[in-house]
Amino acid sequence: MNTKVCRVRVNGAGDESSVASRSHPLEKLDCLALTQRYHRGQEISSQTHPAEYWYRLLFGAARRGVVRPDGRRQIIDLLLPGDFFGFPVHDECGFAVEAIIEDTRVSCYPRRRVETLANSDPMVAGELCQIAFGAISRLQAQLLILGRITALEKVGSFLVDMADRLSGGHADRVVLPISRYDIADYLGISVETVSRALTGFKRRGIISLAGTRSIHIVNRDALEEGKRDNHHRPAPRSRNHLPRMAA
Amino acid sequence: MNTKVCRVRVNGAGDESSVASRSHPLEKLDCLALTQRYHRGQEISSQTHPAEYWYRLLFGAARRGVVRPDGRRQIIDLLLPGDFFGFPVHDECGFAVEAIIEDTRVSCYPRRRVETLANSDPMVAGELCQIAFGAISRLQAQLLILGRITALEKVGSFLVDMADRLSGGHADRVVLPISRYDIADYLGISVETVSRALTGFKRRGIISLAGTRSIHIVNRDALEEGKRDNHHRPAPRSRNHLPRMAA
DNA sequence: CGCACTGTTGATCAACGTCAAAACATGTGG
DNA sequence: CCACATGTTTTGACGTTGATCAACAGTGCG
Repeated sequence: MNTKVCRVRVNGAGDESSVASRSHPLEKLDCLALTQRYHRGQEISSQTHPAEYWYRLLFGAARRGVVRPDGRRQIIDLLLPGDFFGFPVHDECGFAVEAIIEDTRVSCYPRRRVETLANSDPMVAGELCQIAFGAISRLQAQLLILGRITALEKVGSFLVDMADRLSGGHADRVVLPISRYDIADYLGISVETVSRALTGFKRRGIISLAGTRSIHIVNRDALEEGKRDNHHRPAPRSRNHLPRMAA
Repeated sequence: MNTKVCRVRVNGAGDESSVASRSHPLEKLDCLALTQRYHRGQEISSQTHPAEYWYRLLFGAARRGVVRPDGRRQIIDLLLPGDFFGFPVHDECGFAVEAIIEDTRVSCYPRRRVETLANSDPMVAGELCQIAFGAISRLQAQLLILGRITALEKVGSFLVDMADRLSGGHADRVVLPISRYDIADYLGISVETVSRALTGFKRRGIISLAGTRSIHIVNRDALEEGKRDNHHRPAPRSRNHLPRMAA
C-alpha cells in the first residue's frame, strides 16, 4: 500500500490565465469577485478585520501562520494558485495570511453575498463544502509530512508534495516559490537543516538544482522514503501490541 | 467493571447522554441515522468500503491514521464525543478509523440521503459546511502542536488541548481516553519520550496524576510553554529578516 | 498462576538546533 | 556601471534533545 496521491487539480504553477479562468467551485460568483494584487510580505487578511471575504489565490503564493510569543514563526498552510482560504473558523487565534511573491493575485468574494447565495442555491452550498474538503486535504497532507520523524523525510516529501501541487500531476521539476526560511518554518525544522537536507539529496543524485529554487526530481521514491545515506537500519522491530490500521 | 477505584470523570468526556442528545448540525437527520457500537481496536470505517456514511462519535474515542510501509503508525486525527468524520476527501490514501475505547458508540448517517437532503435544503448544506469547518479547526490545532519544536511543548499543549476538547471549556482535570502509545503516534514522538515528559511535568508540580490516565492540570501556562527544567535560555535572537505575521 | 499489554526508567548515540562565518544573490543610489 | 547594503543560502563546529535498545514494574485477564 504505497502512497499514490491522486490530485484533481491540473497544472498552473504560476500561469495566471490557466488558473484564473479555469472552472472552479465558486465560478458563478466570479461576477461579484474583486481581484486584488499584493506585494511581497504584504498582509492579505488577518484576524483584525475579521474575514469579510472568501479568497482564491490566482497567481503567486501566500503563507498562513502565526508567530509564537517566543518569536518563533510557524506556517500552517501554504497557498498556491487555485487554493481557497478565509474560512469562518472561529478559533483563528492570531493567524495571518501574507503574500510571499511579488504581485501575488487573489480573488476576493464578499462573504455576506456568498452566504446569502448559498442559502438560496444548494449548488453553491455544495461547492462551498467542496472547497472546505480541499482545505482538509491540504491540512491532512501537511500533517502527514510533519508527523514524519527525520528531517530528510520531511524535506523529501515536501518536495514531492510541492511538485504535485504546482504541476497538478506528477512532475519531476519544481520551482519553489518560497525561501529556505519559509520551508523551515513550514516543516518545523531549522533553516540549516533544510539546506543540509537539500545538499545531501543533491550529492546522492536524488535531485539536481538549477539555481537555488529550481529543482529537478531524479529519484522520486528515494525522496519519499528519505532514507539515510549509507547503512540500512534493520527496520524497527514490529510493535505487536499495536493494532494494524488499514488492512 | 467493578473496581473500587472511583473514576473522577468530570463531565462530558464519557457521558453519552450529554453528547448524543445535544443539539448539533445534522440534528434533522437523526431520524435516519443508525447507531453502532464498536469494540476496542475495531475498525469503524476504512478506504476499502469507501465511505457510505457520515459519522458522529457519541461515546468513547477513535483514531484516524495510517501505517507507513516501514511499520511506523501515524495518527492523523483523534475523534472525541461530538466530533464528525467520514468526509468525502479523495486522497484518503489508506486512512482507517478504529475505536480506541470499548463500547465506543457512533451515529451513522447514510451519505446518499444526507447529500440529496442537502441539495434540497440549504440549511442542511450550511450545516455540512459547519461540520467541515469543525474538522479544519481540529486539524489546524493539531498542526500547531506538531509544529512545535521540543517534545515537552508537544506533550504540554496536547494535554491542554485534550482538557479543552473533553470538557468543552477550560477544565483543569482530564481523563485521557488513549494510551501513551497512541499519544506518541499522535504527536510523532516515541512512547518513552511521552512518559518522560509526563513524569517531568509531575516532578515540577505542573501536573499531578491520579492513576496513569487521570491528570490534574496545576499550572496551565507552564504546560503550554513547555519550558525546559532549569537554566533559562536567552531567547533566540530575533530574525529580523522575517516579516511579522500578525501585527 | 502465567501471559499480554501498558507504563516507567536508565544508558547510549546519532540527529538536529544553535552559534558563527562566509559565499552568494539582489536591489539601491551614486 | 560600480559600491554598498540587505537578504538568502551554504558550510562548519559543538552541545543537547530525543530515538533506540533494554530491563523492569504495574495491571488486567483467562
